[in-house]
Amino acid sequence: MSELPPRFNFTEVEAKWGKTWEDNQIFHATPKPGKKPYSIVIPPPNVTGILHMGHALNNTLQDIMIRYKRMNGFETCWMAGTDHAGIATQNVVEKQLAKEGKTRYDIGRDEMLKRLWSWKEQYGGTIINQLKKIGSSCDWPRTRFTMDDGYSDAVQEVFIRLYEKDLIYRGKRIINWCPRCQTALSDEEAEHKETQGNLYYIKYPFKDDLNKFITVATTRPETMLGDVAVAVNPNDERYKGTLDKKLILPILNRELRIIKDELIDPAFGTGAVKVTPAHDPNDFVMGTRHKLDFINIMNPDGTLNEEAGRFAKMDRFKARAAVIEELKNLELLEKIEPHTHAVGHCYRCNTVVEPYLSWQWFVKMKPLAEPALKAVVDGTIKFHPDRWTKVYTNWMENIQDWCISRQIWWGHRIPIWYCDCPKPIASRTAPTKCPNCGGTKFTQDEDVLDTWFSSWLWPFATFGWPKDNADLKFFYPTNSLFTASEIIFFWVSRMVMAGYEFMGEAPFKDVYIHGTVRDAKGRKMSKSLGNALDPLEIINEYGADALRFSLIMNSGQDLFISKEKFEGGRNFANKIWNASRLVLLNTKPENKNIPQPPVTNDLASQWIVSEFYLTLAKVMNAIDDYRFSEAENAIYDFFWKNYCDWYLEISKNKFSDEKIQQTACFILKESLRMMHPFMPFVTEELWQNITEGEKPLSLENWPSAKTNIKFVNPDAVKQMETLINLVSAIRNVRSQFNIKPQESIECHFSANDTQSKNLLNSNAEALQALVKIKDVQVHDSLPAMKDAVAGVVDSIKFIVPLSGLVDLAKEKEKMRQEITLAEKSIAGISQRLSNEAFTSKAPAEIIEKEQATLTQRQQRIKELEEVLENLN
RNA sequence: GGACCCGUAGCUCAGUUGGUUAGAGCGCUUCCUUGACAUGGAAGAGGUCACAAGUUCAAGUCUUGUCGGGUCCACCA
Repeated sequence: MSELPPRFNFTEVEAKWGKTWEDNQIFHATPKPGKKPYSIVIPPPNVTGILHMGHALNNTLQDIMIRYKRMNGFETCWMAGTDHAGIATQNVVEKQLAKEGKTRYDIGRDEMLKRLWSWKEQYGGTIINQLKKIGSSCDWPRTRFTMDDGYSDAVQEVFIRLYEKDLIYRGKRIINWCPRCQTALSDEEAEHKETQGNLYYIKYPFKDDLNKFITVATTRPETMLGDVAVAVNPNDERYKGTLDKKLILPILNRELRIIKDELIDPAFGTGAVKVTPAHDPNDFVMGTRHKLDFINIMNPDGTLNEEAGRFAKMDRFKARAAVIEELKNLELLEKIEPHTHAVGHCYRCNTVVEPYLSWQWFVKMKPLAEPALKAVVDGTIKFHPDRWTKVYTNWMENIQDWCISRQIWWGHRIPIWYCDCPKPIASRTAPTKCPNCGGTKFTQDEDVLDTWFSSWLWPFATFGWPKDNADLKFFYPTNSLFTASEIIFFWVSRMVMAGYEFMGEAPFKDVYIHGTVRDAKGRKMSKSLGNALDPLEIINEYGADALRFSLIMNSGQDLFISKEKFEGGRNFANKIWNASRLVLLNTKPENKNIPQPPVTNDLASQWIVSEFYLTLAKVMNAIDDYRFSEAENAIYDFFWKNYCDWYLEISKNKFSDEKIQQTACFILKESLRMMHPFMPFVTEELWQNITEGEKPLSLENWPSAKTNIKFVNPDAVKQMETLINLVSAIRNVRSQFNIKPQESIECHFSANDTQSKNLLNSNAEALQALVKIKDVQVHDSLPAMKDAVAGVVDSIKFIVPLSGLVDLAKEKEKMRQEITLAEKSIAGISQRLSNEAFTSKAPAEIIEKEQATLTQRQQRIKELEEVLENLN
């Protein structure tokens, strides 16, 4: 019946199945009593996101797992959704506004929010649609957004609960400030990058003697305008006796104290440090400790304010140059040294962040971290690969309070209300009357919450928490989390904390951390570098199955990807397609859907069935252990090498045998099941062609390794191996002597044992077909020949007469070389076996193995020598 | 300054608890368009497992050090 074209038309097939699966909602999961749940939450991509290779890899991995579990009978829920990405989204819409020459302040908060929502409605589905293209079998009807009504309730609830537990507080502290986004950032959101800067040495004159100085070193000279002191280490001899003196701050001529503080490292710079309590975290600590003034010299946009005197309104970097210029004029700049140091950059816009003193909201993390740390230490939650455990625990052990307030508008507004009294009110709705002062006029806090303050609730808020409901009960906790190492701190660790705090248990059991996708040169793929491969382009050119397959095939630690790598996946998909064509063309309808492998004497059939189940077991072990590329390799080898190159090659001439039809089709179908999680589209299409559409393969069962292990026939595996080696050996002869493929050759065999003889006789047809020999002549001993090449495979000898072609001496020499090699090996083994230390210490099975090898080698030499005698 | 990872064939990587003569894909060489597939088939070349020392009967695999590459964390101004 099959009219399959010779090329797998992935574009058509993917469109068809993508739509069919979705229209029928076949991946939608609901609580089902008696069924085991298996759930995964997607790392919600930014709503502003465009699919990149990292997403493609991340989603492929999750999809393999979820399809595998689905086929294994679990009620699988893969939660999909997007993250409102506060700063990123606001930036996008602000850019639109800028085109109209406006800022968000021009249009006001309400109007800005309207614009943000309409942007979201219009473009927010982009990434979700792209995820569908790669075949992600998410529970799409459940798709969530972190600013959905229900989800927002969860965020508010969490804030209020933590506030009431005193785990959220407001404080005036130094935080990371992005002058471009004009908001506070958490420590994690400030990316430290090695930056080439300078260390400026500035002379601060003594008040009582303006010709004497203390020299301080700084990387940010403009901050001197906010200096209130100079600090030295209490044990630093150089500055003994200066402590009761005063210094004069150059330019502004402010009087400065000299303080001593343990924080100062005498070995760095000059050992004297300018103290700017409002613009440096260390200085802030000292400022508090020594009761210094906190002089803020900067506006939120990074320009200097009136505290900076005549530098006011100047951008911070221009001010830096101007201050240096001025100091030069005053002859107070001692020197400038090049200095590399780590400078914080905004993770959204890459602007250099400023340590900035301001009122912000913080979460006390230590109490939350405790159970989250314990869970990983005691193995309740496992990282794969294991080495990430340490990264996680190290962060947890040194956890700092989390700055959660953002001075932007897109996000969950902080549910805090202020009246006239000092204690604000945390409330789910606008309060009407203050319980303390009786006030009735309230204003809500202007800030919104960090986006991660909503993402950390993802594993349970998506299922409807805080409402108690059946979905949550059934699907929480989820099973595994698949993500990149970059967001271990942002997301993974915080989800664990939230899980314990609000659900009382871990949100997942396994955390699989996959590699970073890099280009062929090892650079991270990024838009700005221009080295990014677009997954959608790859899908168009090679197909989604190819994209998936090649990504997994290439995933070791990090992935080094270039476009050509996807050819491998495409070729494999095409191979599956064409093997199926061959089988379908030759299989009668009644032989297509038999439930188990037929009983047959055909060696190759017994062998391929055995190999299938051995592969299946290997694949399952690998998936269960998150070793996806290993699973895929096993599949690839089995299908291409064993099934196509050997089984189908042997069987294609024997399709008149119904048992061959049945076996070939049976193994094809079982392979399609096994391959489906990896390459869902091509397998689904072929499955439908074979079964004629009873049920989508996506909902079929995965073949059972356990109940089918009985079909593995070790003897057949061994015999087939001999046959394969024999064929290869004879082909080698053909190739060496340049015998044309069309030309049949003469070949004689001999064997001492009946099993080998049987093997030859019963597979004569296969031998003839695979190596083009005239007929299979089996003798008791090999006929002696002059012009011939001979060889031994296991216990089968063969000789190919090749009149006029053979250099006998050379042939003999080759065989002697092999004998020498075997002799060397024997010598090594004998030495080991006669070594008392070895025989007494090595385990019995190793000794047995060595002995077996020894006998095998001896046998081989004997046989090679025998064959050598035939060549004369 | 701390922590982690990597160094195996020309390239990208496997190599599970130490155990024969170390594997795959791509690339390369030679041959082959016989109706599943040239996005294919067959045969082949190519590695003193970065280096050094140590542990062991036995090291690509374990330990230490050196060199080279990468990543993360950290308030040295």
